[in-house]
Amino acid sequence: MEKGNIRPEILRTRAGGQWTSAQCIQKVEEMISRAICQQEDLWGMLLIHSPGNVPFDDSIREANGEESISPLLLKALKVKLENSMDWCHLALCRLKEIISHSSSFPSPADSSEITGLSPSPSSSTRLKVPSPLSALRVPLSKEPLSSYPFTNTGRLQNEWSPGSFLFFNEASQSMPSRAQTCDGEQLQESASLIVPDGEQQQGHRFLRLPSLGLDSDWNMLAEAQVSDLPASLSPRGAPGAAPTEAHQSSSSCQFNLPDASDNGADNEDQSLVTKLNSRGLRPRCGPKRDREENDEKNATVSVVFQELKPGDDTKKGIPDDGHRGWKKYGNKTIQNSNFCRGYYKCSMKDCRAKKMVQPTDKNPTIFEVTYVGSHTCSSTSRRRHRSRATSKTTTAPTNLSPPDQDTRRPAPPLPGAGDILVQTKIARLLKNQATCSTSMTEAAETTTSTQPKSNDLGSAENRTTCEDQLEGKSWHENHELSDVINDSKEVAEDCSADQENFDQTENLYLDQISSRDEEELGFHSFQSDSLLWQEILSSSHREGWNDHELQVEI
DNA sequence: CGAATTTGACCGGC
DNA sequence: GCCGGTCAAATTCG
Repeated sequence: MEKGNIRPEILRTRAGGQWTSAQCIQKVEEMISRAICQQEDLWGMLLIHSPGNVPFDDSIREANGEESISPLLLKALKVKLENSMDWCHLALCRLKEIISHSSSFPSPADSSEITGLSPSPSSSTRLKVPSPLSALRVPLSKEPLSSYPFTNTGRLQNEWSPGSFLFFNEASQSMPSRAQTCDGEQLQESASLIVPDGEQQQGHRFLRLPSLGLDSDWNMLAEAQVSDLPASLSPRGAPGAAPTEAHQSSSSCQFNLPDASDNGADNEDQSLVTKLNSRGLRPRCGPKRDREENDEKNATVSVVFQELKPGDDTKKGIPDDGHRGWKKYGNKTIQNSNFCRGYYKCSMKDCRAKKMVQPTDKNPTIFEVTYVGSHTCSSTSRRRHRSRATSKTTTAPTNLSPPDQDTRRPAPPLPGAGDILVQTKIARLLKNQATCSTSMTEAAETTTSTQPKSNDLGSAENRTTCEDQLEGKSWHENHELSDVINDSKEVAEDCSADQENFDQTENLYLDQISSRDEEELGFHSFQSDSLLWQEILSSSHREGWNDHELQVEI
């Protein structure tokens, strides 16, 4: 990472605040910390609802009129939450490392005079605190649940109130590792404690999960134009260059993903960057384009992997995502790809939703489908179409989804303006930096034997207010997971030159994953994890959003 | 014959 | 000059 040429400058965001890069970094830190706190909440809720645990055992739940959550889902949630927490810690670690290596960045503690920013728990004091993972995991297998720092409402008790977790400022203290907190055996024990093997899914219930409540923060960050960041951190353009388009919105922001130029294997990252940066996602000049500019510059990009299924229209040769109105308008051979990319747009009048479909090199029956922009055609017409956009779901654990349940979902209302794209990209940026850093701290290096698997950083915001709220949220969540899928693949490619190993990962997914083999599989289980996440959310339950909280119907 | 698809030129970013 | 996204004429399909 470049050092020394960083000039902290006053930035003006669309939100009206003036930010420096250091303030942005501080905000990211704060937000990740808050995300971790929320994850801890979720962790507690998972434990509380785990079958067989005293005092929150089944009888008490039944007495409270509650039903049990599927043990398998609980197990999967637990594993994924662990991974997500790990990724947040990695992101924090990496962010702190960046700061510590950039003398031009004032430390967060020095930048307390931030206009328009809420006080950060880190702004006045920097405390070394025990890893939440340590606090949570060790008691998981060693102590009764009654000693857990959570109430039975899922809220942390006072000593663990949200915001109490502060990140580490010193690199030497930076990485709370899973290895330090709970070894694999303990985790295995924990898992078996929570989820007895062979238990079947039971009933339906609503589980209210707390929102991360980071909407405004993410929006501010996404809209902030940080001209004094080094290239690897800047959301736009050439190294050290200011954003070239002052009107960039959160969703048209361009990204320099870390190490893209240094890592020849990072084709997918680069590809996504190209997509994001390409003129195709930006309006050409001209009256019509001017008129549409506001819409298009807010277009979001989501990538999903879809499998060509026997029921799909074989004449078209692409997976059916449920929307019948796609009109092909182009076809292009893509460099370093064995297959052409097809360009489709919604045939509905004035609807500018687009998608690009390209078979993956490794498996031509798996298509990378890039959705660009949101449907502006009527929701009524779209509602007739059903989506089953996801990948390789047929190999997922069958007991996650009742065989007679209609798992087809409403047509995807593509992500709208100001959506999660930037949030996801920031998470990716942080994650990739954390993953690819060659100068991770010693503490971080101790985690390499227990690689974190996924990151679900940018989640749980209420963004939709229209009639499609519920299904829309599901779609957003799905697309977020799609990004995680991409992240997983990219990280796997970034961090391993072993192509054979990567192939094994794909094959592994085809056979579905054994989550407890993840530690041996390292980064390659990222993809499997993410796909399992998607599977869980797409086929085993329905989720919706209400009052900034996620409702999961299992 | 109209709709859908294909194809190559064109364009702008890099 | 390369690359990828878009346009629109040409072609194919039903």
